[in-house]
Amino acid sequence: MFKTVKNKKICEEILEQMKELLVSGHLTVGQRIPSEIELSETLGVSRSSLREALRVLDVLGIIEAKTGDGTFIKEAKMENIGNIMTLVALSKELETSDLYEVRIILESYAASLAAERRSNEDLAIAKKYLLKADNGSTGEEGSLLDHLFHSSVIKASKNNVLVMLMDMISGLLSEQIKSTRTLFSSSAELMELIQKQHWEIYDAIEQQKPLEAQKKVFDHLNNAKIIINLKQKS
Amino acid sequence: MFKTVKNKKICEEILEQMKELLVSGHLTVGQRIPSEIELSETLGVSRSSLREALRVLDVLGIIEAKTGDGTFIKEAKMENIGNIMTLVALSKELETSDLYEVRIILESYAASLAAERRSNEDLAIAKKYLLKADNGSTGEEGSLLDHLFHSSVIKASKNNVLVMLMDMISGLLSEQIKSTRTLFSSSAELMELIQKQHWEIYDAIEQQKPLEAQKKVFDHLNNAKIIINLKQKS
DNA sequence: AAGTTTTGTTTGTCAGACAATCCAATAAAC
DNA sequence: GTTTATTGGATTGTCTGACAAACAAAACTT
Repeated sequence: MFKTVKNKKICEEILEQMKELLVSGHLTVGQRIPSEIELSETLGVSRSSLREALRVLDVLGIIEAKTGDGTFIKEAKMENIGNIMTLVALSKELETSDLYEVRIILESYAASLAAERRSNEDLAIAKKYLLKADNGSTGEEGSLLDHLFHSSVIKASKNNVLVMLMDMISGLLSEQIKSTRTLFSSSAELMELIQKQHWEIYDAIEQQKPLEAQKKVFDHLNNAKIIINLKQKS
Repeated sequence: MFKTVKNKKICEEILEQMKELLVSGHLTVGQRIPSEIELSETLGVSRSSLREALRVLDVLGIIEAKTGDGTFIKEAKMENIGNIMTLVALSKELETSDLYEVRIILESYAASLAAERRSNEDLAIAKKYLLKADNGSTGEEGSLLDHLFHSSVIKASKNNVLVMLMDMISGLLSEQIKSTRTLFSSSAELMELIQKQHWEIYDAIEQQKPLEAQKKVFDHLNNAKIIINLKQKS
């Protein structure tokens, strides 16, 4: 019946104004915004309050402040967004199993898209990592190559939302993924199996077979999941 | 060969520390953090710098600052984050088509999980919205019921990661979804079709048929996508 | 004309101050 | 004894002023 009285902080009001200016197109990428002193006088607020608002936009990657030069509207990059999302996701209690479930579904779908949309360049990048891994890779290097291969597949999907979400989920699962990798690296057979599966995924994408690529990734990740569960129980 | 020297701002270093504390579980929801003065002395930074970091967490909904009381860890709600994410998405790197693509895959997968895991309570909630919509609903009310039904299906999946991601994506797509709904509401035939599809989805979940539920949602959302494209071209 | 220095501007950080607000302990009233 | 008022301390919100660091452009030197 009664609405809660909004006790908005100054910084939040500034953010709303900035948002409107961005939506309306009055602020475009690359443009320089007035100096902090000038803006604070225009808005009728202190420099501190204005800076708190600007800092938010800075962390979100919407603006870039250059010392001694000025502040400019920037194009937000995926990495930044993924970082922020990770931060937000941390304050929620997310089950690792739920995360892995979503990872499997998104990554296998990314593979199917990759099979449709991959460029020759995408293939070359993915192949490079696989060849390196073929020449024997252990420990951290192997773990890195594994991650790079999976990333290259996702990027080949050409869907930036997928890239962002997978960045985020990988970040949240990083500990689990690392321990998985070290678990695997203890067994030469498992390592060979993984590498074989990677090549099968690559082939499916190279030959532009979406459904096959999707299934290969799905099975690949599910394998890992099953093995983890087995090891944990034992 | 050489890496760019990172000239990290104090505020960003504080944010990283907070992130680690959240990851490690030293900070839990509801907990109170030290006062600004105390924290600034502990960290060896000025109160201003600390406040800039805290303000970022505040806007992201990770903490809540209460004047005269203190600052507390809060569970970030995705609804609020949607606001922030739209700000970020304004840089247009997130294509609407990419978002919709991911929405379809996640929501249809959520339906398959819902078919496996739904409780009777989940069913009752979903059914309630459908019955209301049956009794004729127009304009905003219909739009709301539509959203509520889709939400109830996702919640029935019992995967909080899915719930979170779909909240976020819905927030980013909110404008598009609204316009879609108003488009549809102009045609009684389309409205009936949508409602029929909703019931089919419900039945599949009620009868615990994962694959069917998944396909129904997939087709349902793809239908909407196709119709949007047609209307836009005409 | 080219290179160097200077100067002014802008962001980054700090310190201090005061108002607004809340919690709790204390005092007062019943 | 219980309830209500008052008070005081603590905390966040905001403002002001100051200085350092870094950059760009103007002024200067060669």
